[in-house]
Amino acid sequence: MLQRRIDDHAPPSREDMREAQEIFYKHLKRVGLKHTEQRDTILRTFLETRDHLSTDELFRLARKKDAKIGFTTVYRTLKLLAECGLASEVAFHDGVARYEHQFNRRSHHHMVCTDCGLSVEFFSPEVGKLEEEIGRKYHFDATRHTFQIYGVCEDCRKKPSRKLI
Amino acid sequence: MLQRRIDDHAPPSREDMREAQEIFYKHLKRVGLKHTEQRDTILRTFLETRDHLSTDELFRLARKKDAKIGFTTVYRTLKLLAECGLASEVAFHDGVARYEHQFNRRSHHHMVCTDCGLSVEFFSPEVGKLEEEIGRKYHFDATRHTFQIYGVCEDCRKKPSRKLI
DNA sequence: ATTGAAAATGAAATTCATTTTCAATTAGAA
DNA sequence: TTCTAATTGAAAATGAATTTCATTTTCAAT
Ligand SMILES: [Mn+2]
Ligand SMILES: [Mn+2]
Ligand SMILES: [Zn+2]
Ligand SMILES: [Zn+2]
Repeated sequence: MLQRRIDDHAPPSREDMREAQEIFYKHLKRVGLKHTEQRDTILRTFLETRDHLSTDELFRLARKKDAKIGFTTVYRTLKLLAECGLASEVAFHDGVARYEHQFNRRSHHHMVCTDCGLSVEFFSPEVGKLEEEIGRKYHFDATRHTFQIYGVCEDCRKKPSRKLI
Repeated sequence: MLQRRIDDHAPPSREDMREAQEIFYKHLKRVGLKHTEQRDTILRTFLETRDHLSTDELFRLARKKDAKIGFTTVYRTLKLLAECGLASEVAFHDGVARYEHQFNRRSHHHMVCTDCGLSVEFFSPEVGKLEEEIGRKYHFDATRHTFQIYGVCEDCRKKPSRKLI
């Protein structure tokens, strides 16, 4: 899925990779699961991109590193990564669940073009404050929120046709 | 789906109902569709509740008024109602698409309990301003946004178990 | 190094909300 | 009333998400 980045970053350093792996292994140990080559490959593949990937997209990328990795393993590993905070689901409402890695990343939100699917990341600390404030007001223990803006990007406004979302 | 209302309202008056129907009929005529008894029943059923209904939930309610109404017709009618602004989809991320009616209602957002599914409505004009502001900044023609807060409600914090979402 | 129990894997099957198909029925303009 | 295009709803299809299960692998205890 197309993306335009606001805070472009280099790919993760070897040190970053090791640190993220450690978080993952700690989590696996904590819940009584085992360390495997596949889980390693999937985590590495996931960290290498800042894209918002569907399970199938990550599966295809991981398969380039290990041709016999299975879709099911990618699916299950994404759940594990979400459990330990290395991944989070991001719903663009395009019919598939997407994930992005959360290792050393600032919290951000997305604006999505309903025509071409382009997503733009933006920062808006006010939204986090609203979560806290409204949770308090209605006596919720607020743990997370979703905020997305939908519209038509500059390029698509110039084109004639329309599709998607 | 359970809901706690902030701005409780009486059921729609006969006059409200007529006004909403007129909006619907105008839309049908505009796109070359016909006025049917089923569509009428579905609209009335939909307006009578302020709940956030899945297609299946609305189908079950509508069937009480007309036992031989079909699921497919409810499904299609919801799309039509969304087209003319009388309904909007609200994604609680519980695995089904939900709709709420937008006739004579203030724009609002939702806080959802991830344990029991309770949803609380709240008003936050700041969020609408953010949409406008960020759209402008990144040259999007922003048309809508989604904002939800997830957490655990007061009642569920007291209970021991956990489930859902 | 060997063993064995528990976990992991991945292909295949299943689930389930959503969407499409299609033959019979109905609306409504002329 | 007639005719055409739209509607209906049961059934089938779709497709992402999830589960099943036979086989393989991990890893802690010998
Ligand atoms: Mn992002
Ligand atoms: Mn609402
Ligand atoms: Zn675009
Ligand atoms: Zn609750």
